Amino acid sequence: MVRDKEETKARILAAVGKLLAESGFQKLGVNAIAREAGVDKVLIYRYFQGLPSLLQSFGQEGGYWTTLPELVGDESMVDAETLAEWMRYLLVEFMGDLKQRPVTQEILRWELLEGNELTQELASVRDKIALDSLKFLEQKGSFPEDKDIPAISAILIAGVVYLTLRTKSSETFMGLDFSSPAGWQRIEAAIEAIVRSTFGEDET
Amino acid sequence: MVRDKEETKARILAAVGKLLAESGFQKLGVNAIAREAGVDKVLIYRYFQGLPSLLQSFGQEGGYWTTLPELVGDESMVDAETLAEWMRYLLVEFMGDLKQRPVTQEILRWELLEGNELTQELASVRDKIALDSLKFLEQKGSFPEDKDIPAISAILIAGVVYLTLRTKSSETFMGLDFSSPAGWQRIEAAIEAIVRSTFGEDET
DNA sequence: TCGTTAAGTCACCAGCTAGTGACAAAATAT
DNA sequence: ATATTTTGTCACTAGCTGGTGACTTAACGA
Repeated sequence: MVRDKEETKARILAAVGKLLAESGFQKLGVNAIAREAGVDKVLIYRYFQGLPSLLQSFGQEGGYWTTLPELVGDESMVDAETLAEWMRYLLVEFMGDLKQRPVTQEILRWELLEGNELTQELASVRDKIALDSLKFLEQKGSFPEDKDIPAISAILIAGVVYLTLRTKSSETFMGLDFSSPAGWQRIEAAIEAIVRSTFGEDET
Repeated sequence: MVRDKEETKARILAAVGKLLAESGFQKLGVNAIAREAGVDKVLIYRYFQGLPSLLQSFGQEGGYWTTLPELVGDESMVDAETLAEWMRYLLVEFMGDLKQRPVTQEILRWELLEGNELTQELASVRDKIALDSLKFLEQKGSFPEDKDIPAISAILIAGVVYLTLRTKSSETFMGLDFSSPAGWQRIEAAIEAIVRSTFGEDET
């Protein structure tokens, strides 16, 4: 038996991530984590002082929210010039990114049910990134004064998040079918239509 | 001790509704329901054959989704003529209605985590109502061919639902503050702006 | 080589859950 | 009035949960 505190801690944290991605936070208990990590649960208390602190450590690992630079990548490679084009691009990229992040999805589901210190902390990190994106957009094409861009963005992002979270448990919403790419393409097209007409097609 | 089977059943169903509204479906167990109803839990098994069947009975009571006529009321009293005006009206009314329906909110949260037979059944009822609303809208002002109205509606409704569900556990989203009516008014204004520009302000 | 510290194991506790069998008592039919 | 069915009460089981104290054993420094 090799004894290595740091590796054990890493295995525990990895077990949290795996359980979270697989079965959500509902089945996330001390016993289940210890079982998954192949570790005695007493070590969770010794190394992390219980579940809340463990989750906080897990949260501090970060990487659950995609930052703006990660989402954009090489800016010169993006085919977008106007505010509307950039907005469409960011929304569609955000949606595609979120679909591939089961842990992030679970955190968002979590936020919807409980207001932990953990979820609130994670939410504030996410909010900062969102506000960064708004600043980035404003720099790309200054906001029209008669439109409340943050509020409009909030609705669109909220819609994207909700549709994404839904697809785990249900394949349809309002008659749309999300089991095939066709459904998602309709959503992408709708996003484009909304953004285009709301922010005009003229100003570069 | 008065013995009345029907009243006991009614008390059990009422307890389900109360617990659901207060603390969500997570704490919805046989023991808790029996305790809340002031009834022995064995009666739940006798009268409803366990929790799943009980919840199905609860679901069949209905009234969790506001139908289109309920939402519109007296049509001639509504100050809306164009497609955009009707759409704005329905979205805003839907949002206000949902905010006042804790049980409906819990069912929507439920859908997001588990795909029960119950939640799927309730979801299909809801979808029918949503499609009715789309038909109603189409009759009010026929849909432009170049826009995918169902998809656009889906995003907007999803956004409204998500923002509403969030406010139970968190007061802010993307820098917006939902603890006061001001935040919600910004959302309403944003809905109006989106709908207006997406469906034009001209055609009556 | 020996003693101390740290890592890991095991057995247990209290409290909760879903579910059941046996019984008491009220309502109802005979 | 008596027998039967139904409604409600009680006590219990098995299995899970979070949490802790006592123990063994490996690692490491003197």
